[in-house]
Amino acid sequence: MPELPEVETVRSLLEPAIVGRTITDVTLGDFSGVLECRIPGLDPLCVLRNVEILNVTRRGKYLIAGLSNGLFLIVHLRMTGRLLILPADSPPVRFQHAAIHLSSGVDLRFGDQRKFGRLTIVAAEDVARLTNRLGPEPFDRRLTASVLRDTLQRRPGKIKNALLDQSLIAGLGNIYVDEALFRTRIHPEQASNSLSLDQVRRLLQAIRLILRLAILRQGTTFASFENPYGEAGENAGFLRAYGKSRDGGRCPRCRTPFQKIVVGGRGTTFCPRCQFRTG
DNA sequence: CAATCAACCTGGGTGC
DNA sequence: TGCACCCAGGTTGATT
Repeated sequence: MPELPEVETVRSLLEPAIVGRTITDVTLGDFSGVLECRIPGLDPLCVLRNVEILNVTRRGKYLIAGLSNGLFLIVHLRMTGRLLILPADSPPVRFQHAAIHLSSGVDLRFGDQRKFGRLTIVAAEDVARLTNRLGPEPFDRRLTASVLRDTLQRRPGKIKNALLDQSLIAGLGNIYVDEALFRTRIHPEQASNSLSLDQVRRLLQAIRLILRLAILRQGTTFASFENPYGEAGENAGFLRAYGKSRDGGRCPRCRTPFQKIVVGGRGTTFCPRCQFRTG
């Protein structure tokens, strides 16, 4: 489940391999709908051919490649999408839907078991629209604890749902939200508008620490994530709450068995003793 | 306007 | 061993 650290891992490894290269051609598999073009009347294959990749940035869980024709290629991995760097003559990867052939003789391959991920060609104003729709990056210095608290104050509902809402803060998914709430001992169902400034301060610190460490460890490989060179991330072994409710997993702080509930339609693991509602 | 939920998918796991 | 289910979750869009 690629969240911010996994997408950033992909971005940083992709950057040296594809920036400055020219797309010579694109080959699609059976699921050709994986590549879409938001600009009416333009064929996505023609748009990409003979175009240079100028840069690769990340916004939330989106990868954004700037192209020399003024357009952008936005990639979202959703749950099981993978981007791989391979020699052009290597066989298709599992669940491969697209192969982007580069002038350097390597391919950028996109595979996705569940066909949720997309490669989308958009104009600059669509990138701006996307960026405006998303909340601030967790590492944005302008995102102070008091700014985040104001955001959470205006929002009724549960804190876990607020943290998963990409329009409030961008890049968090189920894994890192459960981890951050566990670390700060906040109950996932606590009303988001009832958090104290001190709680929000600690929550924001925890989010940043957890994300930074996960990036250093090249992401969390829980089920299927791998980086563009097919390597798993190292962060799964450091998770303290997410996924631990199986097999009678216990809280590493107090040994109470973890509890599993559903919040906002997502499986949620928390310690019923350490994590409590306040206010 | 905001919260909720189905839909999109399919491999892997569970229960019978 | 086989089969029928159910679950995982990021985002969109319909509904309440």
